[in-house]
Amino acid sequence: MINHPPLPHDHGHTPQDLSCPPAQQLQEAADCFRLLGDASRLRLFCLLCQCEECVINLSALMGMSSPALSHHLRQLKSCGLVVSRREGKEVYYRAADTPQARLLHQTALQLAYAEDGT
Amino acid sequence: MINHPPLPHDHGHTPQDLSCPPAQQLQEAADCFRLLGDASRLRLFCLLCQCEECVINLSALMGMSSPALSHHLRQLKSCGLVVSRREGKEVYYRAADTPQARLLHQTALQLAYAEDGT
DNA sequence: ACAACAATTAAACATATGTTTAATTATTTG
DNA sequence: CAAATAATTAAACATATGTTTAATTGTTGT
Repeated sequence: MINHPPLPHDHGHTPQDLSCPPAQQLQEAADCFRLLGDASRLRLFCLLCQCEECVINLSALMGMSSPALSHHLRQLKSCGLVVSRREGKEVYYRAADTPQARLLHQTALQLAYAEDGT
Repeated sequence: MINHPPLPHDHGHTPQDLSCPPAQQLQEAADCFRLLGDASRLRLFCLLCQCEECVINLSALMGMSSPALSHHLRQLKSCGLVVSRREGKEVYYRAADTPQARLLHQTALQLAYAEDGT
């Protein structure tokens, strides 16, 4: 709980304690949201939640160049949303098997399909 | 379900049908994520999920100028995540009472506090 | 009508971001 | 070892974004 300083105006309907995640955790949550805030990357993430694929096939599926895709994959990986493994010449990517990844995937689907998610 | 064209490589472990929300709905979901992809805006949204406040008080709570705040509020409003009402000289903002807003708030808290959200 | 306060808008600016093109690294195969 | 394929990295570019400052609009009270 965060106890905020006195406010310029007192309208009598603001709780003295407003809970808010600490700055660092808030930033990490924001980083996850930001990654999925690009339609291409969100679609990529959704694909990677359903299959494991090499970069060339992902390029074809996404209609996007390999370098562009590599860039997005690295970002998703840096936040722990996807993982990769090399097999011969190819590197396979898939969504990470973590609570965060599952949560964000479900949230994305619920947002897109407008199902009630409460 | 989306039936994708043949891929450059056949590794034998990719489903022929990969479901993905239609472009427009995907874009709307991405827009919501993008809005919460900024730490300041995410914190603002969390505050507005707990109280209704005027811009000056939100400025004080956020440690941010009124114009900067107005800018963020307009974006959150344009996506339907917050609503406003004027009362005299002041305009009060609060989180929208919609499934999307509730879903995103819960997701943000779960991400930040690292609770298992599956 | 005028002054004071609240909020928004507009312009300007620096920074961040997504994509392209070209170059580089890694791995397999002839 | 050289050629071919897969992936990444680097440089360059245009565009988008967050914030500041200054100007404008809206509302209340004298």
